[in-house]
Amino acid sequence: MPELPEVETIVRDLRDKIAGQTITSVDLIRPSIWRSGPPRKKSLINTVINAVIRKGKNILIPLSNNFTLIFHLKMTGRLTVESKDAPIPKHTHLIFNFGDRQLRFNDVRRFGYADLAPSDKLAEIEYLKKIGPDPFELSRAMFIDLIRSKNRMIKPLLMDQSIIAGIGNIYSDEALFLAGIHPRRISSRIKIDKLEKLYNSTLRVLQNSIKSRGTSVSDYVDASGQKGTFQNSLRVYGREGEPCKKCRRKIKRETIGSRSAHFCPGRQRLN
DNA sequence: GACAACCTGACC
DNA sequence: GGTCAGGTTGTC
Repeated sequence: MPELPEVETIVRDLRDKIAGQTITSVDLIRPSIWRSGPPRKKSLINTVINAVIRKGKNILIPLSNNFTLIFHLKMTGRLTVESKDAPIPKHTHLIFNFGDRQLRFNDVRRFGYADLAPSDKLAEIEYLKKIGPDPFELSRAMFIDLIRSKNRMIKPLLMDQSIIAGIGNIYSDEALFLAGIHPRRISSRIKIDKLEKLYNSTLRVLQNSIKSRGTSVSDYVDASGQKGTFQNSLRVYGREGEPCKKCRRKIKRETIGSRSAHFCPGRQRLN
């Protein structure tokens, strides 16, 4: 489900809603959702939410007891804050109570996970260690160097979380469209001026999506359970067969790196 | 690189 | 019945 803009929206929501609050009790409904096994309730109850941080698509929540809660939502995970009286939907795996409100972790497909680790040991966690920098943390020159130094198809490269974090299937398609780059182009052979465009379009599409509170194509909702609106601004993702908004040619969909890639055959050429 | 695996549900 | 899905990981 969520890529950088959706995770960022949820993180900002959670800062508003639960930062500074104390966990009063927890329901470990589905223990197997914990990546490293379920923690003792003792290590969660009566701790204060110190902060809510995004690292790539991971959500980190440092607690006052020097442990950090970690979430990855994968495709269909949701983190919402609701009244304890609101009906509990199917596939809710985890509930943290804060008095009369609760943080709920829900995930139909169960690809997502929760984890708990000592805050001073986060640097040793393999799946966090290999997360690269956010696009926002990269200068234009760093971004271009990073891409030209690899010899890979540009779309899968953009989605590689160890190179640049946060970009997934939707925003790689959208950024490549805006830059006029075919998703199969080999990164090292793309002209500098195209990569400058790609840098700008990547930042722009992510920022615009954050302003729209993310893209809801099926499951994604923010921490209040509301859909985003950036699906209304997509230029290519999910628009196979529809006319390109710039040249009216039909948007194509092809499988690239085992993911479906959407692009305009007129504006994004291989040669 | 391609593909299967992890799961459920929507859609054809 | 088969295909597809905002992700990641591990196997050829």
